[in-house]
Amino acid sequence: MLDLEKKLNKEQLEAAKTLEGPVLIIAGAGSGKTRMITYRIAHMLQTGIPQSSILALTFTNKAAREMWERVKQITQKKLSNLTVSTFHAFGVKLLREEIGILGYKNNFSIYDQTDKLALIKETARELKIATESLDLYNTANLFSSLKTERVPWSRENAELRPLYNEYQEHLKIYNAVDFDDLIILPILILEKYPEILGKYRARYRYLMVDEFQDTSLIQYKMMRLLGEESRNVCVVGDDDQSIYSWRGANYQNLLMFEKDFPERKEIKLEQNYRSTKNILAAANSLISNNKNRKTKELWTGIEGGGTSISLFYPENEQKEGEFIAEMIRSIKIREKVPYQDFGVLFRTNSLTTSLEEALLSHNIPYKVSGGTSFFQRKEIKDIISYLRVLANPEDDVNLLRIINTPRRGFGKKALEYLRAFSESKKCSLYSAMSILRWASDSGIPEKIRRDVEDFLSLLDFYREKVLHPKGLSEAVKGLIEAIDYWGYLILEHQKNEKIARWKYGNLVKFIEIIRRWEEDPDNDDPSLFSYLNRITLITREEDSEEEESKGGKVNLMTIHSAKGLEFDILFLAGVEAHLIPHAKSLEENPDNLEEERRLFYVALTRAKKRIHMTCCRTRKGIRGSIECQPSPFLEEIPAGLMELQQEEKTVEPEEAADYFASLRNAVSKP
DNA sequence: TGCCGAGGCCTTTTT
DNA sequence: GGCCTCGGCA
Repeated sequence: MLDLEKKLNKEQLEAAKTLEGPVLIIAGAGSGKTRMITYRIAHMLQTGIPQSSILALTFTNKAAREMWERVKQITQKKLSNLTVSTFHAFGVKLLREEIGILGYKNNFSIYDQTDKLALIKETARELKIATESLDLYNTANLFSSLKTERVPWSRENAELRPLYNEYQEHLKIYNAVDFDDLIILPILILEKYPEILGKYRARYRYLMVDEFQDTSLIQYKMMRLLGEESRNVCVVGDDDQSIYSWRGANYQNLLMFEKDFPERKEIKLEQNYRSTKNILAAANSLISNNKNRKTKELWTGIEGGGTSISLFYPENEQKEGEFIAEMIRSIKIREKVPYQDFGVLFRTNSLTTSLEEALLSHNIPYKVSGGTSFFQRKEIKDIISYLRVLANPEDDVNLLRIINTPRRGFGKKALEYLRAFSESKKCSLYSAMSILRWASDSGIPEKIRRDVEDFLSLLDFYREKVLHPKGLSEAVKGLIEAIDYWGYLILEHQKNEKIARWKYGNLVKFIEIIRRWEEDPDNDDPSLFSYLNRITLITREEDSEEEESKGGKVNLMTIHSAKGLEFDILFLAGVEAHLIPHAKSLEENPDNLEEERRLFYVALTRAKKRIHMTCCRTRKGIRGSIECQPSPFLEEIPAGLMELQQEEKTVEPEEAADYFASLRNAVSKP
C-alpha cells in the first residue's frame, strides 16, 4: 500500500497522480522532488503500468542509481525491466541494438574527453597541422558545439573544417563514437528509420526527465522524438538551478516544451523541506538578482536557532583547510553530527588538494567525488585501453596508447612506418599490422615485423581469455602480469617506490571491482563489452557500494557534482572573486554571471542547518601567490543573515575526554 | 633508433 | 603533480 496522501503534500500529490499527458513540474531546491518522482513511478507500477513501458532519464549515473533504489525500496519489487538511466547510457543501449544500420559494428568504442583529444591530435598530425598553433582543448569543445549544432560553421572556424571532417571519418574507421554521438546517432536512427522509431515509441509509453533545466537541446530532441506520440511526458526542473549551459543546456528547453506540449499541466513545488529560514532567505535574496527566471518564492517551515551562515577569512588555503578540518572535528564532537552529514564544496577541482591534505592530517575520513576519478587514473586507463583494443581492435586511439606501454621497442620511427602504411591502405593500425605480420615482401624492416608479431600474438592470446564468459577478472590479472606492468611502474617511479606501489594497489583494486561486478547475481551479462560500456560512462567513483554505515565520511566535491544532494553542515571553500564567479567563465561571456550566481545558489541550498563559508586572503595559484577579493555574491546576502567567524578555537581537552568517555560507554553498552 | 632526464605547459564546471 | 617536447646518451 503506497498511501500517497500521507507521504506527499498537495502539489506533490497532484504531480505524482497525473500520469497521462504532458506535465511540467517546477520544483524548487529541496522541495521533495526526488520523493515526488519516486512515488510517481511507484504509483505508475501500482496502477498496472508495466515496468518496461517506463523510461526515466536523469542527469548523472548517481541520480539514476539512487532513483532506482528508492523506487525499489518503496515498492519492494524486483525492478528488472524498469529503465532508469542517463541520456547517454540510454543512447548506448539503443546503439548497441541499432547501430548496425549506420554501418558501425556493435562492439564500438566510446571515446571520452581524453580519447577525443588524442584523436584530434593524431588527426592534426596526419593533416600536417601544427599542433602548437592549435588549442586542442578548445578545438575539442568547438567540435562538440558544432556537432550538436550549438554553433554554426562560420568564417572564423572554417579553417578547422578539414580537421573536423577527418576526425569524424577516423571515428568511423575506428568503429568508435564520442559522447555527443551517443545522443546524435540515436536521433539520426530514429529520424531516418520509422520502423525503429515506432518500436521505441511503442516500448516506452511513459517518459520522465529529471533535472530538465540541464537537458541539452539534442537531448530534448531525443526525448521529443520518443514522447510526442504517447504525449505522456513528465519533465521536472528548476530554472534557478540550471548550471550546465556550457554543455548546451539552456532555458530554451522550457520554452520548447511549452510550445511542443501546449496541453501540458504545470505544477509548482515551492515548499522547501530542507533548509532553515535563514539559509533560504539568503538563497532567495541572492537569486532574486537574476533577471531571467520564472518567478517563484521558496518558503520553509523549518526554524533555525541563531545565525546559520558564517564567513571566515583565512590567510591562505592552508589555513582554510585547517579551519574546516577543525570545525568539522569540533562540530562532530559537540553536536554529534556524523561525518557523512558534512559537505565541503568548491568551485574548481583544483581546491581539492589543500582540503584533502588538511582532512588527512586531522585524521578525518573523507571521500572525494569528481576530479580525476579512479577510472581516469593513468594506470587504470592503460589497462582499460588494453581491454578496449581487445574488444574493438580497430580502435587506433587506444591502440596507440598501449602499443609502447610498457615499452616494447615501438619507437618514433616504427610508429611512423606503421602510420604511413595504414594511411596508404586507408585502414586502422591494427589492420595494417595484421597485413604486415603475414606479408611476404621483404621491404619490411625485420625488427618492426618481429615487434608487430609479438604484440599481435599477445593481443590474440588475451582476446580469447578476456572474451571467455566469467573469466574477465582472471584474464585481466594475467594480462597485467604478462605485460609486466609492475616492472614498468618501478621503472617510471624510480625515485619514489611508494607511488609505484600505490598505483599497483589501484590495479589490484580494479581487478577486485571487476570480480565483484562479474559475480554480482543481478548482473545478467558479465561480458567484456557490457563492462566497457559501463565504465566509460561512469566518470566518478559513485560505483562501488560504499561502506557508509559506521560514522561515514565527509563529502568533498565541486558545486556542480553536489547538485541534488544535501548536507546538514555545509562548508563552502574559496568564496573569492576570481573563483566564484569564475574569472574564466566571465571572460568567455559576461552574461555567464547569472549562471555563476545560480551555481552559488545551488551551493547555498544544499545546506540543511548551517553554512560555513571561507574566503582566503591569499591563495597559491599555479605561479605564485595571489591576493584574493571576497566574492561579489557575498554582498547579495543580507548582512543580518551572516556573521563573521573568528578563528575556531580547538576543542578543550576535557571536552574531548568527555566525548571519548561517551564513546566508550556507547560501545560497551550492547 | 629508442630511451631517459630536464624543463615548460597547464587545471571551470561533466556525460 | 602530470603531460608533452626536446636534446643528449647508449
